[in-house]
Amino acid sequence: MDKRQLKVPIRLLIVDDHPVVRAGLGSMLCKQPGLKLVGSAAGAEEALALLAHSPADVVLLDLRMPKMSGIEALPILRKLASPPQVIILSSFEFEEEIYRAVQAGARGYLLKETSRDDMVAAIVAVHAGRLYFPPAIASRLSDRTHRSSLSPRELEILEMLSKGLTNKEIGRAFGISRYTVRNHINSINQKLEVCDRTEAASVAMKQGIISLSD
Amino acid sequence: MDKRQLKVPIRLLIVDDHPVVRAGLGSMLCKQPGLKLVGSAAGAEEALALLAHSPADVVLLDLRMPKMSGIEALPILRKLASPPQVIILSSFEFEEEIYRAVQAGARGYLLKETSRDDMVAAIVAVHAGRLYFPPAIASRLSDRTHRSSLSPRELEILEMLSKGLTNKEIGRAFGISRYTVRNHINSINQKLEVCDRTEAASVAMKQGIISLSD
DNA sequence: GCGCGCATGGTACAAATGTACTAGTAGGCA
DNA sequence: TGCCTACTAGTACATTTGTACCATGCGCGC
Repeated sequence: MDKRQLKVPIRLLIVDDHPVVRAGLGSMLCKQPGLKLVGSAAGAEEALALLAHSPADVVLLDLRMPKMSGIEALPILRKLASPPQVIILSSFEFEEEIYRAVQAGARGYLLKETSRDDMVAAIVAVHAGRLYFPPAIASRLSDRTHRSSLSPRELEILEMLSKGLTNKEIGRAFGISRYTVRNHINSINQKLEVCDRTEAASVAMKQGIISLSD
Repeated sequence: MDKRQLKVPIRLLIVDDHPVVRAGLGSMLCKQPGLKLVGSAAGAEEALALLAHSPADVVLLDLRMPKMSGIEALPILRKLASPPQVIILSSFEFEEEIYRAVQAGARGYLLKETSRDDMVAAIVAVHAGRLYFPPAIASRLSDRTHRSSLSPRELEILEMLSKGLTNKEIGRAFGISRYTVRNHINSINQKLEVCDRTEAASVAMKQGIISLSD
């Protein structure tokens, strides 16, 4: 096993829009025995172009990137002829993002504060077909499952509500009655286990259900 | 001027809790002519210890660190015998954080997606006594000044409100009347230019007035 | 078919929120 | 001294929100 890895190093591709992170990961990983950096890309499009002529076994993929996000890129990567294993790379941990990434087929999740040894461990684990999630993340994911997720309608309404719209205004925006809006909000509050719309908005932002930018 | 810089390189210290970022900045900057990396630290305490025996001209300081944050470390750095110029390093831009950092005496602000050339430019500018802020940040700061900031009481109340507490409950928590709480919330809404408590909570989180963690 | 979740619309009522005022105290500043 | 802001407390009233119900229709899975 060890000998195989020395002979055939794991081919790595780094995808992150921050030059600092690319340089950092590059210098941390390129000298590691058993690993071979085949390239680094600043965006998903560039990554796909690179993969076309120099395939990789494991892709370290930033979630938050301009243009195409990591979440959008994931399904495309997995449809390639020889799909690489994907490890998500993120500096912050919004529950919702992690959840979506796992749903989309990510095999591991690394925070940017991870040490080199843990990174190497994650890469090796994922390449071997195992999953790799830090304990903190893993426990959050299991927390999450017991709380039923919001329906599409509820999500729309949650977003409007966080912008300060009243039930009546939200109803008008969607062409439904304010009574219906109120019913939806009640069910949102129950699902999120909060006691009013204000707390619902803030919990939603903390968990990344509502985007912070906009 | 250029000759001086070649003779006496700018001494740099990097302070960031993420190994990736330290490695990245180190490899991006250590080979630059005119710059000399005197060390890198994972936390504010370590940085102070390092500075004691190897002084730096410019410190690249991460804002978000465990234990002592960049904001807390800034005033200490500025009280040193030969205070270094401080450039804040941050991956995300919460208005409130930037504002506090500037108040605390930061001379520049770099996002982690900055290119090497811009980083070098920032370091040189700050070492020469100038300020360096990316245009996006600078415009946000000036936006902010026209909006009067919240009073301590208003901040406390904003925080409680975002947790779903009612005016009555908030009043009980602070030992004041629910009428007073309502008055404070009205003035919060006016200052933040929002129309109700729910929107107030969400813009407060977006701007970093309320912390996301907790 | 039956149950279930989702979306819809409704009534009735209690509680909370927001608006428009007034008004006192305390501290900072010109 | 006078002015301003923060903090306090109140009244009166309209609006909004939340709770506790009920009911319909649709689609999906068993």
